[in-house]
Amino acid sequence: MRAVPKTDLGKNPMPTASSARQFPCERCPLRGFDIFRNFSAEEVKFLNRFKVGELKVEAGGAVLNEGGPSPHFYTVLTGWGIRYKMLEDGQRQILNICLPGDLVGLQSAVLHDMQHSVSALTDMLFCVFERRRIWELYSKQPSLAFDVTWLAAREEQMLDEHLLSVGQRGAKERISYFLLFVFARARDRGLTRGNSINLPITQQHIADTLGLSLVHTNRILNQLSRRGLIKWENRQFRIADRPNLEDLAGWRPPPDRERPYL
Amino acid sequence: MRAVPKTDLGKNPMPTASSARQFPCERCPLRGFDIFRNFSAEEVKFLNRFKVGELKVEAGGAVLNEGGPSPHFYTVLTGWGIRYKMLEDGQRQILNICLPGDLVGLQSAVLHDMQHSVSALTDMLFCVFERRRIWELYSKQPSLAFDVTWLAAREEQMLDEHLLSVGQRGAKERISYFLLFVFARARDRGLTRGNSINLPITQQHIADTLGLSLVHTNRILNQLSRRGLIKWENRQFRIADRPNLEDLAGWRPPPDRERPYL
DNA sequence: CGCAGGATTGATATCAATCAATAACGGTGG
DNA sequence: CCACCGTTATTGATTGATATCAATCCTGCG
Repeated sequence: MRAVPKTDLGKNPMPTASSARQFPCERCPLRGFDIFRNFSAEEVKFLNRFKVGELKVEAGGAVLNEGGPSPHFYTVLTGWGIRYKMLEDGQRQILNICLPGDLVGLQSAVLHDMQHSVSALTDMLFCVFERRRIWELYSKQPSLAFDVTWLAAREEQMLDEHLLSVGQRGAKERISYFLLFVFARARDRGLTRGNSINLPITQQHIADTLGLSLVHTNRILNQLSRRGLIKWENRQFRIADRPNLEDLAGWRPPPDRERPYL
Repeated sequence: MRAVPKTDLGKNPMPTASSARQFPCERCPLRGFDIFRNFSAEEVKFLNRFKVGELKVEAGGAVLNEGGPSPHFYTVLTGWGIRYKMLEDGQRQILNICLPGDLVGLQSAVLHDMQHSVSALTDMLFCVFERRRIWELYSKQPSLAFDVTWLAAREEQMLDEHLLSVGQRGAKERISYFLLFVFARARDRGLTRGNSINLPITQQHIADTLGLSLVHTNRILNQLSRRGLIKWENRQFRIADRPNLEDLAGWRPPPDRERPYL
């Protein structure tokens, strides 16, 4: 029954889809990273019409709220976010970290109700789509429809891995695993320099992701530091001894090939 | 480093898609349950060609194995199964229970590699599809493509809930929640009688699903029995005091409307 | 300067894992 | 028919990991 810091509770009750469009799809900020697949001219043309705007959310703001339906769903263009669920007593389970290229709010588009929330860790920019038009995508652009399924399947795969971690691994293993996981995802998106990264998450976030208490998380992190496996101060995180960290985590490099996005 | 019983380790290294077709799609055993949506004649016609056969797996047999790709994916027609991942040291995390209507092996169809295994708790019958033909479905039957996404999103939703449970709830709450969850899913498929059900799972399965030890699971179950919330002997399980069990579990009735299947 | 959010540390409590043994049951082979 | 064995369930004793409680400290910032 521990309190979640205010900065993590959404400031925006329900964001309004803004409006100004900085990025036509041809100049999507996601283009140009190796991991993201290229689109055909036709696909880009479709997406340009399918996209209804951009949404900016400031750090700490709410993007989607558990409970209701949402008229929109989004692709993350820039920034970091979290996807989470709350328990009545205030416990929070973070389900995943949201990074550029991730599709959020698909549940609302397909199943009608959001069963989780999304909020921003840093300032974020989203590409906005309309839920009620998702059928257009399925009927007119099967290749993109396939991509949506791909993204859903990949999210499921991450959750599987995550559940394995929380259910079966000890605290050291869980934490090492999670750090490597986040790092790998960030690296794919060009957010790292060598083995270093600017991590916009707190120990509380790690605790809430892994089902550990803040205090215990802190102790384990210090232990990893003292053992020379990682270094983390302020927001600067570094993998100091990758082989041993990977070994401790039981890390299996993800089979991540090229991936789609919307 | 506790051993998983042999009966749960697949006997069939890799099943061969049989063959004889008991059920043309018009007489699919899934039809007729309220929760499953009806298909148009056109959809049924397509599915009849898309389906390449049926697969029978006996209790304890393997359906899909972690690691490789699989040439097929399946819809569960009858029986109970589990979807799980193993750790090197033999720990097993059960990710979900598979019941009629569930689509399994989608990951292999979409992402090329299975990152989890599926095995049968009871004798099972599957409807078999071919991975390499999945594009046909997307290009020719957008409504079914949408259904596939629906199923993936729903699976993700269950995993979210599950992760919340394992990460944040205590053992009593987890177990009560899981029992209610399984019961609700089974009821939708006509597998219950009132508050009773023939449960083909062992305490070990519950333990492996919820990240608890077998011994502890046993104690909690007995505690729930002694408090008069449940009754479970042999395979017969009964919810004896639903209000209090739901209360303990923090149960929120699932928003389950009509759902698709393939 | 003073404050809030975040990190850290020590002491203690508790939940759940582990170790160890036994029991009930069904199947199997001699 | 009985002895044996594996699976599942059960119980007691003990250990261990992690949570909780309570301070303190640090740092960036208004």
